[in-house]
Amino acid sequence: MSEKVRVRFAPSPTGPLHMGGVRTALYNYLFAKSKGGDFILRIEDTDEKRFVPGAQQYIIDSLKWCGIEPNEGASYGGEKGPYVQSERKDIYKQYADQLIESGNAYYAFDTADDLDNMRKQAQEMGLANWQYNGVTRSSMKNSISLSKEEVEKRIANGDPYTIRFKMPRNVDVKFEDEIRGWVTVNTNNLDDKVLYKETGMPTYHMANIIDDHLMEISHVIRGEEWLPSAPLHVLLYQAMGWEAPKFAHLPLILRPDGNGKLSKRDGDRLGFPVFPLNWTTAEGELYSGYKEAGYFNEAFVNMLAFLGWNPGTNDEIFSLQELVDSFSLERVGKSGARFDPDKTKWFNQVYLRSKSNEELADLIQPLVEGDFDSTYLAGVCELMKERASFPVDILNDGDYFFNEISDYDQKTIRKKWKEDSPTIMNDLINEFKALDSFTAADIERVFSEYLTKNEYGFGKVGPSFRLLVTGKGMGPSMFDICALLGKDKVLDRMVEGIEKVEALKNAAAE
RNA sequence: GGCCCAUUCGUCUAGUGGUUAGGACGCAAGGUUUUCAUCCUUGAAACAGGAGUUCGAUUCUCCUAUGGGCUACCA
Repeated sequence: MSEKVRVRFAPSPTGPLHMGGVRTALYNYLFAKSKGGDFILRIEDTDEKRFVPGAQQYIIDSLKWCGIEPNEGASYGGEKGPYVQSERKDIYKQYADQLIESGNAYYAFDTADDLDNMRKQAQEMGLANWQYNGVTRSSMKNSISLSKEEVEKRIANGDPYTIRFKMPRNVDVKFEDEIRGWVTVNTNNLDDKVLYKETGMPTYHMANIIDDHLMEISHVIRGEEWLPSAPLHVLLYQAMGWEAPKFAHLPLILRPDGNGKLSKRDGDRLGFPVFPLNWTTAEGELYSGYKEAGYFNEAFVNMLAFLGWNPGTNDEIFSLQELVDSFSLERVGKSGARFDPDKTKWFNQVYLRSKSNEELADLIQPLVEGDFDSTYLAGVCELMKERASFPVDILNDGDYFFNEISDYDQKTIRKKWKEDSPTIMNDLINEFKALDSFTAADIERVFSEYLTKNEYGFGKVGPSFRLLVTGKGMGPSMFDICALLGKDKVLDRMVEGIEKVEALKNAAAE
């Protein structure tokens, strides 16, 4: 059967989608596109308690920012919809009933408190985790232990119940994971999972396999946290008499420090975003996003793709389309990948440099206060982009292009501003004043001639010159900076700067 | 605790039954640069441990250790 590749990304709207989720979506998308298949977005909101308003839109916006456009799905429509599970509630019940009829599932009347007590008791007795399974279910209240009349009475009575899967005893469930190979689990280690909740909502396991079947999903690509429940899903497909899709369980993204998988709380604590976009909780707490932190979407996607996958070559810079062209599940790694903020920053730097001055100028335009034309901004970007990782670095490191000098670098004053510096700077001012044309070449020529004439080294004059014009001890070529700033501004700053720096020098001496 | 998955430089990773175990980030040194950054060159840095299979194992098998995940009427 040459069935069409159809994959889905199925997040639950319990909050903002974090980068691990984005990567899962990305791998699904890359796989689908590389196979000429479809990528479907399904919203799994079967947990009504954890539902967070706005989360679905956040997920859609995040994927969009990454360049991931579903072929079908929530907010996108399609023939296999609806794509939001709460809107499919009516679909699930009949399948649960079907499972009961075929003897693969049963009604359970035990309350959540009953179960809590069982678990607590087992723990107090020092036993292993208590499980609802083939050993214990006969001593619980369900349609297996209770008489048929009692069960019917309870249901007619409107007693709340759940529907549980009747896990068979001592069966080795085998399935082939596209990434890990054969995985075998004995059903004695599995419990009778709840398929259908008291509330009339299916659980993940139930809704998941029904939807994947109905939506004709060919490959289930999801995080490794789902590996332990994959055998249950395999059994469920069998019980339904459906062919199971292929499975691929992705390695997890781990925290850069300490232990465990990357979690929502890690980001702002460790100084990097965990989310694609900013997210503000109902309580007003802000989780920062890559977009707002100044990352390019291409860099974010590129970095994410390489967290657990590689093309097998030494190339690392890939556009989304290039990723599609070279992606394959076989090259996805098996082990968890520790997230590296430094490398992420490096990716951004690479993408920033690849932008034209004009593109960068457009990006920083909204961040600049004051009126600067785009040619000027492009000129600033030309000088600053080699030393920036983020667009905002251009503004911060090159603030002297936009503001008058308010601070003068203390270290440069201390080490380079000497007794004769004011005299030398005044000489330079006079030399510049005589210039009709104020290009970088002109400035450099005059500057060099002045040095030669007085037998000064560059180190004696240059740093002080830079200090007066930019307030800093380092930066791009002074001649380029001056040419961009213009003659008037440079001369003003030098004249003013001599006094201010002298004052600072004297103040420091006391 | 039980079950499942994993294990190559600090990190992301390539790789093979016989390799000087390769690349990238980061780090260090040198060069270029008035300075900083860029750029160039160089360097330090890894096959978790133990058995076995084999003429030979980083590569195959087993055990141990370590890490991770799951163990909810959450996904």
